[in-house]
Amino acid sequence: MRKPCCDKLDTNKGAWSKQEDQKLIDYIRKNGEGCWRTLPQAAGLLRCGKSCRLRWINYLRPDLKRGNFAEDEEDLIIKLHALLGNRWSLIAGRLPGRTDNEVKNYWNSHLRRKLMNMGIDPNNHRLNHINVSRPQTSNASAGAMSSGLKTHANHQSEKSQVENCDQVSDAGSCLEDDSCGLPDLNLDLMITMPSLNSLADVEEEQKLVESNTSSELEFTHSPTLVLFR
DNA sequence: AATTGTTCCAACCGCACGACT
DNA sequence: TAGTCGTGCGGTTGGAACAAT
Repeated sequence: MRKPCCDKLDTNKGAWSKQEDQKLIDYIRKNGEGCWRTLPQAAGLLRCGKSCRLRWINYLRPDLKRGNFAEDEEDLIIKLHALLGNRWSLIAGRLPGRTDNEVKNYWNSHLRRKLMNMGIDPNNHRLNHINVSRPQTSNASAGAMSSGLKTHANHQSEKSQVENCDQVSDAGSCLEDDSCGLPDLNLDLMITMPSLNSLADVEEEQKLVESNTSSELEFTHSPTLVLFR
């Protein structure tokens, strides 16, 4: 049994105050990142090391880009999600100034719904025949879809809906049949030379791609993934 | 103006993994 | 080899903000 990362009795929780932020910023400016476990005490913060790390990485780092996601960022997230799945840190690594938490939140609150409204299963990026055969008649249907799907109580129903989609999806055949009407996803793949965070990332992605050619991600049958070839 | 419902996001939690002893 | 530590990751939640009634 591991010890907790810090003595939870003596730590603050919840939102960070400006004073706390400033202490953290000042400390890291002086001493750099690292050794998160001892940082709180050294910086005079009543916070757990993990909490400090999260705060710094997600909100205080000077190189962060705040604000809305651009359209090309959205496209890239969708494409990378199709390739990598919920590997938010890898996806965020391709989006300069964005964090995994930010990308994850944006996916869950915007992009998932956007894909569903387009008739695409956000879990496997395949066309959902139910929605396609009942083309989005209006914003009303889209609205109906979006409303109520996101509450915590409704997470389960959303999940089961997606699972149902799996059973009827046959995106591969759809690809070959233009009559299915692929939604305009603007999926021209233009992944530029990655702003690589590390060599390890590259190696890992190469491994992924190599292994995917044979099994899990079916390049030849996925309407989205086929665009990566 | 008050109440209720919904959305969004900051933060927490538990787990996994690599490094080290 | 097993245990511990430090860190990173992804899933989940709490609550503030906003919208609808």
